[in-house]
Amino acid sequence: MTKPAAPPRRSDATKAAILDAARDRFAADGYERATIRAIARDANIDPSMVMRYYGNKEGLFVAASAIDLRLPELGALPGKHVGAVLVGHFLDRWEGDGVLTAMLRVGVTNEAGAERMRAVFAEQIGAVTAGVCPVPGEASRRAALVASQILGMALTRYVLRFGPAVEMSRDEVIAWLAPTVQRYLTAETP
Amino acid sequence: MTKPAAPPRRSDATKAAILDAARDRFAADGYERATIRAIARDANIDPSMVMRYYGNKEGLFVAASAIDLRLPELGALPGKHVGAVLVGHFLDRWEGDGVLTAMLRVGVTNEAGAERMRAVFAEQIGAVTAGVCPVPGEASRRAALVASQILGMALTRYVLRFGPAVEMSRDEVIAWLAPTVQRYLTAETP
DNA sequence: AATGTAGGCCAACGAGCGTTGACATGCCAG
DNA sequence: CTGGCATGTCAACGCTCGTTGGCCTACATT
Repeated sequence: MTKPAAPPRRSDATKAAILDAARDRFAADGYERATIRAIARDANIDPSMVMRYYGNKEGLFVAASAIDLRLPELGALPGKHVGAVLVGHFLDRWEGDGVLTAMLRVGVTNEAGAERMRAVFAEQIGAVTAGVCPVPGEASRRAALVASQILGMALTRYVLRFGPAVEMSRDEVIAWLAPTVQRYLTAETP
Repeated sequence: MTKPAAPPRRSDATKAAILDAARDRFAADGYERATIRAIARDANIDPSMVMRYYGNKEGLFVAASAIDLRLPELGALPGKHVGAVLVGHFLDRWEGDGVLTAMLRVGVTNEAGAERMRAVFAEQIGAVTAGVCPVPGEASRRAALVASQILGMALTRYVLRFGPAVEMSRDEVIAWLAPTVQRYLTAETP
């Protein structure tokens, strides 16, 4: 049993509204400037409700940033296209909602957020690289290289909003980044 | 005359101490959590002195992040090694002092900081790409691609401190990233 | 119908922030 | 010696924040 019998509570809707508002605010403002008062206002409830359900601001952040990158199984597809698939997946994931932007914004200014990012990327990208990396002991290093390029594009495109990075189409981004990621994943150590 | 006769003031040392402390704090904490009071304490003066010399917090940040990437003239060296030279230069620049880390931290959470980063990278990297990019109208896009990889590595290595990214040596980082940057700069459009 | 409890609001707290203006001290020109 | 300006300190302001505890309401169980 993964769920130990969950009776649907009347407050579930409220909790979800708080989480939605929190994700938006954290993504837009980062940890410090995203205030509990503003989040509560967005969710149309009192700030004290946030405390009741999530304990404190950090608890709210932890709950709001439970992240699953939802990386696809790459073992099944031709190894040559792993880079393109991975880049495309991340673009979709990043544009889907504000969770990843929030994680990036908070990870930069908050140590707990940074720790969260380290864990998410090490585990989830690491799992992928372990399957395709030609050098067994180097999977985590390859994962870091892939993360550097993907997070760098996310940073310039979705956070800093460099004009040229924003104006590139999805296909153009994939065309440029896929060979880079492919090389980081599958090339021999230089 | 670039300097209209500057008599050395006794307060120059204090101003410099404030700027040093500000850079450290902005780099370590980001814009919101770097307080004027803490900066003043580091510089061993009263917070009101910061206001006197820099007007307000944003003025202090602007003064503390007057950035010159000091990119070398790349025209003189063989085109094949432009990528490696550029990556190496940025690693030096990033490890030299906290200015770039501060700029990155602040740029992520503060719109004025983001604007500053856009300007710095567009002008200074753009100037380099304009000289080596094979497609005339694409220099700014190439600059954005280069920035995405370089900022991504800076993010994972110096801000988020991913284990594997931190443990790589300078030469290893260059060996992996140089071909990427080289391709972004000089390859034909894919 | 009575009652316990979960859901929600309101007012207030203590702390820290950026910022201000009045006041003390030292230096140099006249 | 004296005045004025640069340098620096001190105490306070108004504000916003995270957080707390008391109180009200409505539903579900008995």
